[in-house]
Amino acid sequence: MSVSAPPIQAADRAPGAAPARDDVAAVADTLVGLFRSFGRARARLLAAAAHDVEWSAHVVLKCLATEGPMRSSALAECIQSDPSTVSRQVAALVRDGLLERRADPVDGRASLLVPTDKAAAVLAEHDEIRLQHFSRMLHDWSDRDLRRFASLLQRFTTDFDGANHSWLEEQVAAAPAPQEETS
Amino acid sequence: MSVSAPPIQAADRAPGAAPARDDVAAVADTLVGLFRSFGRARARLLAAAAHDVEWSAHVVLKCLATEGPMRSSALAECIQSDPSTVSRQVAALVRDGLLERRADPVDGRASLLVPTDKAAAVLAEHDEIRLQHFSRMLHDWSDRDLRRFASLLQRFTTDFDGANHSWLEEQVAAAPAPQEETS
DNA sequence: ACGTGATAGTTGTATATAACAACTAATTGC
DNA sequence: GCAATTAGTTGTTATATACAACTATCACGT
Repeated sequence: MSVSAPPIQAADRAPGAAPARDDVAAVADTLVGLFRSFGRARARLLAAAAHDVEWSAHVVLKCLATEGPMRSSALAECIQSDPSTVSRQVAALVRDGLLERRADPVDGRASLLVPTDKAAAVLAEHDEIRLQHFSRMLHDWSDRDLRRFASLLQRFTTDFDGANHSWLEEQVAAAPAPQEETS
Repeated sequence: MSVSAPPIQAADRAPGAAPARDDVAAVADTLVGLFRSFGRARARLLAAAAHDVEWSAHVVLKCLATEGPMRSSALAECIQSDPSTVSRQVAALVRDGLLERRADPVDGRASLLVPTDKAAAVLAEHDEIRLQHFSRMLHDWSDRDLRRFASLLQRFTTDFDGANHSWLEEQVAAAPAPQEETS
């Protein structure tokens, strides 16, 4: 095992200086804790007030609202989920009148998913509720800290996603091409 | 519905000034995105290298390692999970030789849960892997930004937990005492 | 214009996680 | 020592998700 500290350096760090290992660890630890809290709070954050739309549905609707109508496969990619998962979520949302399937005129297999007005209303309500929760949570933050945090968090999220993508690609690359019979 | 902005103000904000609603929204949105990414990465972050110990097991072991041996009920409270859930997790960990049940001398019903050496090793490995992931992710952050982010994230997590606790208490308080028959 | 192969989406099945409720066993109080 | 309490476990259920098998449609080449 024995893994030594990686030899990477930020631009403003003297070569050889400690790469702030403690801070990295702090971020990692804190994030794990936050993740768990968030998981527990997740349902409450939404379900409490708008119990007819679940968390995962929110993600779907948000994506469609932001990116506009798209087909199921595109949606799956957008929310980085399996087509089968998305299919079921969409089915539920259609059943509940939050999504409409509109046949794609140029492809009989596909259909475009269009949020209904009800969906927009539900989303708006969710967003408002969430904003209130967060406002309360952050009420004693200074504007400066809050802005800083928002920006750093955004940056971190980007890096996090990026790292995950690279990781996935490495895995794919490392997978030694599932050899079939060469006969 | 129509919810107006809450009348809360931070100390350094002029009364009446906008409470940085955009920044709050940015934090909320980003965090939701990060949460989803984290969820997807979670398994990979651990399972890739140490596939014999799952995420939830990690949480259990971490708690016991940090707080010392405790009984199942205390553990459940520590990781804010249901006793039944914990019971199963513990059973699995005992089966896999990561935990030992040590009979509580003063209470035959309870047993103290003690991590084994193997558990410590696994935890250390996890931590190291995670640290490496995060180091790679954050390799081009300046020390200053990283430190700032670590500290803001910690503060945020604290506030987040706090808000959740208050919320829970409110709910309990609001629950109108499940009236039994007064006969 | 028809058949073969690719593609869009659905459904079947399986896993991880976790909660509520019902139960068992051991303890404490009287 | 029996009743009420408490510690923990097991039964059942629900969400979220993925892989694999399947169906329906399209697109291309002859």
